[in-house]
Amino acid sequence: MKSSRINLSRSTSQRTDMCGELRAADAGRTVTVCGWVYRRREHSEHLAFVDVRDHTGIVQCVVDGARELRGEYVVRISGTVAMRPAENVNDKLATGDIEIHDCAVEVLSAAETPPFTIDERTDHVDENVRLRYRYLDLRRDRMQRNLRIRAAVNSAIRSAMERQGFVEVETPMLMPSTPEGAREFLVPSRKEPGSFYALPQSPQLFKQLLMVGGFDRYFQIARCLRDEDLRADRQYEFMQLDAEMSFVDQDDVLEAISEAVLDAAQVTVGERPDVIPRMTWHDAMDRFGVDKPDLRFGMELVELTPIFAATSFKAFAGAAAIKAIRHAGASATTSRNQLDALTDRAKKIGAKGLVWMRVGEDRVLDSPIAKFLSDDEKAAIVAATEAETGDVLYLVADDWAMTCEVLGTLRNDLGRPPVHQGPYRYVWIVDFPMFVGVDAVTGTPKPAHHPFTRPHPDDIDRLESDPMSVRSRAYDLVLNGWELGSGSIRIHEPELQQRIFNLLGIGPDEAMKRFGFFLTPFRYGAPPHGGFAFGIDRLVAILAGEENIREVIAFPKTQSGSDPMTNSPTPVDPKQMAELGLRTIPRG
RNA sequence: GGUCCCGUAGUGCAGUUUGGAGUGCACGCCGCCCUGUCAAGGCGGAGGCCGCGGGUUCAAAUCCCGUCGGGACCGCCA
Repeated sequence: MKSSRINLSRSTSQRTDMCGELRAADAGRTVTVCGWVYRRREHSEHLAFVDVRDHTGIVQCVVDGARELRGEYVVRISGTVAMRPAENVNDKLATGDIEIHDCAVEVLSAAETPPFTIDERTDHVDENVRLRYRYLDLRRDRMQRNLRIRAAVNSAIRSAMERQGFVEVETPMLMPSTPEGAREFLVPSRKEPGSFYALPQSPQLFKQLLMVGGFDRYFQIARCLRDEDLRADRQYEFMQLDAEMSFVDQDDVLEAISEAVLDAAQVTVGERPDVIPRMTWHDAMDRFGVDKPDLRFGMELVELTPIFAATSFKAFAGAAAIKAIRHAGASATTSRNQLDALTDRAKKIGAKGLVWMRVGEDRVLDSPIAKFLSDDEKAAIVAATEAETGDVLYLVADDWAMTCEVLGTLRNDLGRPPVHQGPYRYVWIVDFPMFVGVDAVTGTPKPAHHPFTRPHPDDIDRLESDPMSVRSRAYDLVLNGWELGSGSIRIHEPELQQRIFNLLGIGPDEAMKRFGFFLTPFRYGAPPHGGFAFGIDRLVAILAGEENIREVIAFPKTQSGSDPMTNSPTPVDPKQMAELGLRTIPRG
């Protein structure tokens, strides 16, 4: 991240040097620096130290009288670089060997007292205040650093994609509304009152049409918008690396995207694994209970089902899946109240119950249900979970999906470090199921990804006979338990596409009505293709060591979708509304 | 749509459990002193609708109800 010395043009600025770049080698030079007054240390009428800051750092200026200077004044200071006396060298400062003497100070801009100091060491500021004065917050080290990391990530991604032969194409921000998926932001049409554009949730449709259009390898660092509730990892608008490739299989896509992600990691955190490992969706669920496993810690789900094949304990008898997680050494620190709370949490998710077991001396299991289990069963639990004295075990017996989900949630609750803490553990999750659950109204299967996702070639024959067992060519990229993004190999044959639509209860006529502008092009020769999109904000946040993407976005929205600085959203002039043929109705 | 946490000086907090005068801390700010500091130091000072509205009470920052703002999460995000 260390930038090389910046070239300053004398023709556009009188500035000769950046504050943070002056060194002992510059001693004796007459220099002019520009920046903000960071701190003043006034010793008398005739001696004051003024630290001047620009984005490269700070430099100490020795000034004869600084009474008229205040914090955050913008100044231009000319003087002579001088070595500091040995006893006054400041090791904490990159420029600490030198200072500027004989300073001529010019105030370029006065400043009101800022609501918080720019020095992050002294002021911890509420985020709402930071956002209201974001332009001041941006002066601080954290945002300077994070936005520069972000720029480095964008640059690395763009280079990696171009190096691999991808062509950058911009797709429209104004597009037709497609009611599937996330809620859209709508833009009213002035020329056709009552009609609306939608802002893109993703360039999905257009990028596939670029494949039909023969572009072969497309990418875009694309702004996407979704009108869904905000979170630490979700904003209304966010940036994605969006890519699509023709005449490729899944391996090609995964490798191309891995290049971009790992290059970005290399230039920011200097850590670049050779390859991102893969895990099937089924393995992820079976071992970690989630489809975005955090591989930084163990606590894997342990299979116990066979142990209870002939159990007399009614709650376990006949359960399709019995699994456990082991919370090592937690017995002494886990209160009965906490155990009860975890049981409530399990029930909230949908489990019938949660069984906890404290592992006592000689690995004797202490549990409300211990008396219902045989000695063999108890011994088998200890052996399978590798339980040690002082551990707590949590067991769930339910159908496979519920057992996995509950224990996966508890595993994250109990063991997961904050997302931004290293190491960086990437994993591709592959072989997602084609469908997940059935629509409550129509009874048809619901697509797990989107309806243009290609079924797994080995499963395609079972589409009609056993759709819920069909895997897809969909894949996710996961880093430290955060979903960075997802993609798939697409369906390029109209016939196969209609087979999928039929399963979803969408007949040919309805398909044309809803997706016509997208389906028609595929009749004119669509290449086999697939692609991916991943969230740059999330990647940057993790690489920058942040747990909230607002910290890597220059001007983010709050959780309620507002901007404390600009006060958006705002009502608009009634004339504007009338021109668009709009009027508001009171909320009932 | 839901659950939980927070809101007190410019900023960050304590005070709220158990009601008793806006009670306090740190930083910042203003003034004075100070010729080697570097998150300078010393002395002095200013600064408060305790988010807002209602209620209970002799009395509310404190208890109750509502509301607004911020945050975490669930739902949602094909």
